[in-house]
Amino acid sequence: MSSMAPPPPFAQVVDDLIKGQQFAAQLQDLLRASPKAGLIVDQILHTFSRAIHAAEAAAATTAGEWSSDVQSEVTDAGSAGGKRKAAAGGGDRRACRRKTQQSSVVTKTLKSLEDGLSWRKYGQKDIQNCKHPKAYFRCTHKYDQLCAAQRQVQLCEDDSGTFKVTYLGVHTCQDPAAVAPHVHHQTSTSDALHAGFHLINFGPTAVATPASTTSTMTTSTTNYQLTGPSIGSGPQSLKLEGGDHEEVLSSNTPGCSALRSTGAGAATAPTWPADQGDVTSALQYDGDVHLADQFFDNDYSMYFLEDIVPYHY
DNA sequence: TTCATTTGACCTTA
DNA sequence: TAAGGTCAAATGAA
Repeated sequence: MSSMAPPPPFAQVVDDLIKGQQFAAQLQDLLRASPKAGLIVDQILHTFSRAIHAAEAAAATTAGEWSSDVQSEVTDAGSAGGKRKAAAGGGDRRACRRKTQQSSVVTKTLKSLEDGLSWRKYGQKDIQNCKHPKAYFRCTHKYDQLCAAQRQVQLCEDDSGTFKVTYLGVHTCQDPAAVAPHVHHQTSTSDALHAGFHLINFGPTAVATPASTTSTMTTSTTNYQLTGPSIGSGPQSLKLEGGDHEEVLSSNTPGCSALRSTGAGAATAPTWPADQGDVTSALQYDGDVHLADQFFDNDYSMYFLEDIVPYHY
C-alpha cells in the first residue's frame, strides 16, 4: 500500500559500534584495578556486543527480507481468523507473531529457579514423552523495557529436585532492584512450575555467610560459602546455602564474544532436596571454559549475548 | 483495582 | 499434520 522506507545503514552502525567496543575495551584495561568499574565496563562491552550482532543480523537479512516481510504482514492482515480473533477484535495474529528466534540459548540444570531476575509466566505446555510440563517465562519488563529475555523451565525426568532451565536471549532491561542490589524481594514460594518468580536481584550478600564477607557489588572475591538453600520463610531468610548447583548443558550463541553467568541466586524452590552440593559449574562458551566462581567475582546477574530479534505484536 | 497465573485456542515450524 | 510455542480471556490473589 505505502512505499517502504529504505533499510538503515547497518554497515555504518556496525562500524561505529565496533569502535565503541574497542574504546570500552581500552577503558577496561585502565580500570582493571577497580572491580566496580570493571563491572560497568563489562556491561558496556556486553551491550556493544549485543548491538553489533543485532545490527549484523539485521544487515544480513535486510536486503532480502526488508520488503517482503513487511509486505507479508500487510497482505496477511485480515485474511484469516479464529474464534479468538473475532472475539477479541484484534488483528490477525498470524500476521504479526513470530516464533522467538533467540540465537542465545543456554540450557542448565538447576536446583533452584532463582537467578535474580524477574520473570512472568505466560504459558505451560505438556511436552510429548515428557513426564512434566514445560513452563514458559518471559521477562517481567518485556513491555515496559522491551526486554526480550525468556526462560523455559522443566522438571528433570530423573530427578524431581532439579530443573532443566533454558534461557533464551538476554535481559536488556534494567530491573530497579538491580540498582539496589541488597533489596531482595520474593513473592512466591509455591510450586516452581506453577508460579512466577519475582525474585529480584541477589548479590553476594544474599549468598555469603556473614562471617566470610559483607560484600557489595564492588566486592571482588570472598569465599562464598554456598551451603544450601533456605526455603521459604520470607525475604529475610533468603540465602543460598549449599549452592545453586548448576550445569551448563549447552549454549548456542553464534558470533557472540562473551558469556557471563552466575549461580548466585536466592533459593526458593518449593521442594528442595535437603542435601545440596557445592557449586560445581563451569561455563563453556565459544570454546572457553570459565570457572563459575570467576564470574561470581564480578557480577551477579546473567548476561547471555544474543542476536536480538525484533519481537512483533 | 491491579497484577500474575491458568488454560484453552491459535499460530508457526518441521 | 503433529508438536511446540505464544496469546489472551478468565480467574484468583494481594
